[in-house]
Amino acid sequence: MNLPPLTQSFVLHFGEMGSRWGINRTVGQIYALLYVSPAPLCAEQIVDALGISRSNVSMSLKELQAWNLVVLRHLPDDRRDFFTTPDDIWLILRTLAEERKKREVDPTLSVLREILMQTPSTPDDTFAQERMAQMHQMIERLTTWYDDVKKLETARLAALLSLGAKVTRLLEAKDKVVSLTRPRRRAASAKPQE
Amino acid sequence: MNLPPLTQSFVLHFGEMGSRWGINRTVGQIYALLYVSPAPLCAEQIVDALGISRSNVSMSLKELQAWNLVVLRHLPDDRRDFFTTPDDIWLILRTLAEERKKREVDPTLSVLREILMQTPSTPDDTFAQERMAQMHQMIERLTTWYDDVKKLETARLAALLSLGAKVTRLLEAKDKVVSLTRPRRRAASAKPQE
DNA sequence: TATAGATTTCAGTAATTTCTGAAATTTCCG
DNA sequence: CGGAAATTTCAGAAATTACTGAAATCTATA
Repeated sequence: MNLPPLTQSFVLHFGEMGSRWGINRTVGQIYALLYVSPAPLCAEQIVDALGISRSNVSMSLKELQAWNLVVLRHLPDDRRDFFTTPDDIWLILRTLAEERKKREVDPTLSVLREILMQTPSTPDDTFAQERMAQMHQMIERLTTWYDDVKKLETARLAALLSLGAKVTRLLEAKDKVVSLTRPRRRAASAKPQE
Repeated sequence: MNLPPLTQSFVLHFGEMGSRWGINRTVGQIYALLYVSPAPLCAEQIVDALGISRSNVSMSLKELQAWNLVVLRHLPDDRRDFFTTPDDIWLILRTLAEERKKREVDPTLSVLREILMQTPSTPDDTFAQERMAQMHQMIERLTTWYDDVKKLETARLAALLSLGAKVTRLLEAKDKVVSLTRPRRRAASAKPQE
């Protein structure tokens, strides 16, 4: 591996983290390399930079394409494939979220749906099905929220992020407005009095 | 493996998903089993239910404890260890988020911080460092938001979730109020002119 | 402190995943 | 078409990870 020092640290780190992120070392390293490279790279350049086999690069690039984490580029009068990552880091985040959801959440959601349609045949399965229903409900809530949020343009998303928990203040404010507009019995929460 | 049908499907699914979730098959199966069991289980019961070795159960329970995903219980006049998952699914979600952040995000954040403190020695490293700064900034934003949100009580968190993208309406409303209260020059975005 | 039950450790084996080199395929151009 | 460059495929080797059985350790109590 022959890379400038900071780049090398970054690439090696991504390689090490790869397994925790559900990709392997090579895929992690290639992604890191493409992410910090000032220009798109072709397979042979990746081979030289990382010191791995050509076939490994080919397979790993396929993997990265399956994740939509990499974009294919062509230079004029050159029929080799060149690869980069998107410039926009927010787009990268969105892609990552989408792909991880697809791989890590959706299959479970669909298994849960299937199981919940069946009729339990033992008391233990009845209890189990109830627990699965709780899990299913939470995942549905999360994915609905996610589907909702991912529609936002980046600027709004960033605004939402930097707002953080302060949103609750808005929520409280809204609660007040609602309770002023349509007064009802006292809320069960906060102060028992007033 | 000898389990009622719905429980078995669930357990097998968690086993299969295990590798995608960064745990192994056994750990996934044990977690699933504990999650849907009406009462805490001891190691021997897990051995019987899943048909795996006692030592594997021991190691996998250790792993689950390291993830804080499992709680240890004791029955009166019985010195065996019994295990369950927390009842509260929201608590489970929080734990999962916390542990994944710890394992999958924090190490990268700290590596990025280290690299960003160094001085690049080549033009390519200069570019790379800029890219890393972008990544660092985004991760910081995300974790700040996360730290903020995780403080909320579950009820508020749920409210926030079900609000989804509708929060933007509140944001827009707030924008208006601000611009009315403290009028300034027009935003630089929209029209290039004026 | 002796002992029986419960749990953990760990070296070796099994299973799985990753990586390579060689061969096959595709693509473009003369 | 023929062939050179680029890419992909894939069987087997290498590396890693998961699992087991046996031995060691821990723990409560008699």
